[in-house]
Amino acid sequence: MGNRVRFAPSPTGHLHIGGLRTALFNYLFAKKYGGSFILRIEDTDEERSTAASTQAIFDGLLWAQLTWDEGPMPNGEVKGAYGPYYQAQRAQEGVYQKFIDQLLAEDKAYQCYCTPQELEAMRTQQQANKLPPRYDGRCRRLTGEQKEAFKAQGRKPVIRFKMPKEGETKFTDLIRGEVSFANKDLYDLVIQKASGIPTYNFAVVVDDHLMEMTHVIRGDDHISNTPAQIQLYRALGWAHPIMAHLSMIHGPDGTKLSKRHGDTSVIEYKKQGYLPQALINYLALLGWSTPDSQQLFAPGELEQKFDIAGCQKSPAVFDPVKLQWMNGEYIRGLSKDALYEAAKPFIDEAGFAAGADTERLKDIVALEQEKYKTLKEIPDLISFFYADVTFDEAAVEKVFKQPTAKAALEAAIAKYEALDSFTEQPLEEAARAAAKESGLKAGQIFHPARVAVSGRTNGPTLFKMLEYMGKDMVLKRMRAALGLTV
RNA sequence: GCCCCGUUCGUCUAUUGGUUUAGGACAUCGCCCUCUCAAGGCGGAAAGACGGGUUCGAUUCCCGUACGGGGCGCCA
Repeated sequence: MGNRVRFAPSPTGHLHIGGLRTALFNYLFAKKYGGSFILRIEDTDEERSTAASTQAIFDGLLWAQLTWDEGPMPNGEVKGAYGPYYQAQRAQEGVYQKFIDQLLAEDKAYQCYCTPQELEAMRTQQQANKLPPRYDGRCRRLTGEQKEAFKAQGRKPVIRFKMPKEGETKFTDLIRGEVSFANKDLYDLVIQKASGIPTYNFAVVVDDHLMEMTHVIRGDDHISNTPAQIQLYRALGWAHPIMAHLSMIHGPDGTKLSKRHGDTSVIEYKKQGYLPQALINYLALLGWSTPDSQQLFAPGELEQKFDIAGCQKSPAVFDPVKLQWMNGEYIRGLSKDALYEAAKPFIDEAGFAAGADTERLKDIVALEQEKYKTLKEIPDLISFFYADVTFDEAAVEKVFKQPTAKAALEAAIAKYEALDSFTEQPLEEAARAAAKESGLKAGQIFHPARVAVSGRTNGPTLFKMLEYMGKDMVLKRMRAALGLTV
């Protein structure tokens, strides 16, 4: 029987980088040991859960190619025998109710009639007295009459779990080792809201047990929930899964990565021109490493080399610059066709290459392959092959204002007019010959030629660029540029 | 305030008591290559928070301090 791990996001916003990394580590753990990776949607927050967010989770995971073995599918179907995989649906089907009833019957839980206002007042009071803000258990011993009185007022109770007050709760975390909490610091947490919907802490426990999870791998922002959850497992008579708490991802200021640090939405990285393989590779290295500190992983290699023992206890700062470098590495590794496919949406969006010859476009895109850091920058770097030349002022100033520029262009034009084979090598030979005959250095011809046809000083290798542009366009642009020289 | 956790180059990290002049990667600086920009090659600068122990020997083990983070909801 293989391991069973899950990614259990709440659909209350976009899928963010931190969530994707948690999903990734679970996915890798499952793949490494031949287990199952399960997706469960924790939509017990009736206020904030949305279908659009669920869709965003699907989109993000699918884009990143983290496919799940069990869980809800985007087309509405369900994969796996432990469903449903939406907690709201499970609640509706009464999955949690019987365990609530069980705890109530065993006197391990009780009704609490406190209103949100009363609880708020209590917390304020406690904080004023420099006490930790925690529910004080006042409803533990409500008499029958008191309950009736509350009901008569129309109050709906929540169900609270009777947390042990003495001793301590310990567990062995796969990443952090022994962790222990004093039970006196725990409190009677709500396990069912007045609406009848279970709270997160209760639903996770029930579902992780019912879905037979062997390991719970999640962010360490959950570490302080763990002792309470372990008490719940015990009260229900269940063994808890093995816990592993991943360190958080931080922004440059050292706090948990969030919107104010810039893009945190996974789909935003797609829009910005990142390759999913690059993002995944980068994310894997945030808080995890191999003993030899390997940086780049071939397809399938991460699944093979991942090891929970290589996980870091301390948080990792997200570095967009390194991600860019890595994205560039992956872009460079693409075949000509794959690069074109990846770049296509961005080129289409720019619009200038509509109806262009595909094979020629592929060649043009591949021309500057080693330069791209993101797919998004491709259109701008190749636009002059299709759109009119826009002259960069600094380039005009620097190159065309040279006294030799005009003569250089004239010499190049003369040679190129006579050239039949308009391909890289003859083009270069002709340019060099033009330089020699007019007493110029090769560079004094090359630079004006480059600016004349592209408007920029930076660009692809010159003669390939001329070849792909073709004789007509090159001559037309060179003649036009004559007017810009002194 | 209380609880939990963490602390190696600017950043991600290797190191599990001696093999270490603490290694790699990004970024940075220099050189080379070169028709530009990149890419690539070579090289440089750059780190064990602090204070106590334990030990023949601590980055590595223990304690304390400092700093940082996370949590303390009828949110997840």
